[in-house]
Amino acid sequence: MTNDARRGRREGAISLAALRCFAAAVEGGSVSRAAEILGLSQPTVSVTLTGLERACGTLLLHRRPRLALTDAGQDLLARARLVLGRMDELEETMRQSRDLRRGSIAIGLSTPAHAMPCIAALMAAHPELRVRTRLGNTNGLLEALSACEVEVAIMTLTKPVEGMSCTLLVTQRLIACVPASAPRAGISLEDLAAGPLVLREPGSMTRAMMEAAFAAHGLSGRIALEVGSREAAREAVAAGIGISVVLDGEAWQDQRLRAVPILGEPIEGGVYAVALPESLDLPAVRVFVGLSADAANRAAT
Amino acid sequence: MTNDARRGRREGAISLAALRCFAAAVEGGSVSRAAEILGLSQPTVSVTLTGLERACGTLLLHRRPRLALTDAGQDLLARARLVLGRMDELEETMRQSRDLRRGSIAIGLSTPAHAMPCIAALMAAHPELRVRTRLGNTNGLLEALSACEVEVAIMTLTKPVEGMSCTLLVTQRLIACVPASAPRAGISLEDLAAGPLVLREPGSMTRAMMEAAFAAHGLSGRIALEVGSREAAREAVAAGIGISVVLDGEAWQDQRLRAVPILGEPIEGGVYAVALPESLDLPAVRVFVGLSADAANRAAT
DNA sequence: GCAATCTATAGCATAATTCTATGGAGGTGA
DNA sequence: TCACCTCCATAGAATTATGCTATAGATTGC
Repeated sequence: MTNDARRGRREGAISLAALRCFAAAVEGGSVSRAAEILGLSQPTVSVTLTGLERACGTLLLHRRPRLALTDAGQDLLARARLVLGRMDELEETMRQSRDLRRGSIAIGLSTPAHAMPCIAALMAAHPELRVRTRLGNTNGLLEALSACEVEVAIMTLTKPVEGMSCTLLVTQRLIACVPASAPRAGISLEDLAAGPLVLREPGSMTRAMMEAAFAAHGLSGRIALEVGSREAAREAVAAGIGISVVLDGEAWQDQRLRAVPILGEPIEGGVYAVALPESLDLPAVRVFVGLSADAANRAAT
Repeated sequence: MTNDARRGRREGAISLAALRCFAAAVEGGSVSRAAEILGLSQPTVSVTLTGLERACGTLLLHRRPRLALTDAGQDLLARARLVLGRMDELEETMRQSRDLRRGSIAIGLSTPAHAMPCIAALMAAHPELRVRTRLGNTNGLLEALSACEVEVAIMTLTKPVEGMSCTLLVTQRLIACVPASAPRAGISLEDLAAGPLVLREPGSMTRAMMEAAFAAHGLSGRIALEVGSREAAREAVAAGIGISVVLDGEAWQDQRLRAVPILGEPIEGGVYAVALPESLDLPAVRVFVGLSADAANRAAT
């Protein structure tokens, strides 16, 4: 497009400011009063009204003997009030969204035990915010984040993910989970590798952490049973199928099981609040991450 | 108000342009497409959307992996479409007003015989325009114009009125109106002054013209009967009460009456289209005055 | 008639808008 | 894999819009 074509565009598009001046002039009964109402100077309103009349191609207000609507002005007034009313509603809606008095947030979680206190804090602080959750393993949640299916996720990571905003909440170590009948106080990496092992599917962070630990020590852990959820792993251990591993904070309150430390160098991972960087511009996400960090700190002390 | 207070006003009022960009971006599925739709450059739309998000205090559109509405964006879209829809209606209404496809005009008239062809021309050219008329004498119509009770008036004047837009349509002379039985071919001013005269009320232009003519010749016309309308004058003359005067173009088609010239220097007045100067900014008035001049010219040839 | 009030114009400063040019990120085909 | 294409974001510059102060003309009221 050339500069000339730009200059030649129709002059006098009707602006919201002009409609506000017009409505205020009618309401106040004079241009001066309208300026007062709007917090503008009288000449500003005067010029704006003149411009509005030129844009409309017709006189809208008789100034003499007193302010009086013309026929077109009457038409315009009704419609201007509709536009301005809708606009006010729109701005109020956005204000509510910003203050989390409306709207919703989708939260992904791989470790409900860590995530739920955060979610509880969010819901307590903003009762009118609708919260949806989605359970998944770390890899699945990262995909859901990329696809914008969830706005933020509480998940386990060994280190922050490139291209994502990752806020560390707590650091946790892996522990072994054995049947309550097994009389041991600790278990070595070699014993774990010897199995029988009950582990989660690929994509799970506990699985990845175990395999990395085995590889670092030249071991190759053979997996007796691969399960798709923590619940299945728990039942498998309770049934005596093998030994499983979980994060410290995820230890089950189950009479049939016992948590025992893994001997040697601790296998550590972090629980993170993860989001797309741009998603931090969502007030709900920003607030949720903040509250999550608070909740983690409170739990740590 | 100080300059600082002005500078400090809340930044980021939501503009119509921003809403248009937003709606177009959603509709087009990309920022570039939105720019195309709106006839703007891509960066313009990009920064406008960023500004809208800052004004709303929240992210509205996920840009990756493809354009997707956030929760607040969904809310905003529905309301933005309402605002823009109302705005479109408003602009269409103003367009119709400008083109006289809607609206109304109030026309005053003191001489229906001259005004009706003008009104007929207006109604033929703009069938959707509602026309209201109001009959009155010259003085009454001038007051109605000042009070904005009529937008324009067709009336008789001896000369243009100060502070009013006066467009001369035709020049007419006064003629006498006598019973058909009276066998005269003309009548002198002295004979008229001798009466018996039937004249209109003060405020009527024919009355003022007659009195001015009498005064100019040192005569004092005695009024036998004062009437409030042309119809009353006609019946009075037919009943033999006296002689009346009318403008040339107002001569009655009545078997009982005869129009005869007034001898001597002609007593002339003009038929004018009169309006407040500002009322010429009303398309209906401007068009009506133009059509009236045309109609007068056509009648003259 | 004169003061008071209201509207309109002129001139100027600041803010907003919009462009072109350019950089960087994500996906596609040889 | 690398080049290429598309898309979005940023930077800088020019133009337009907005809003103010100061002031003049008009109208109303005592």
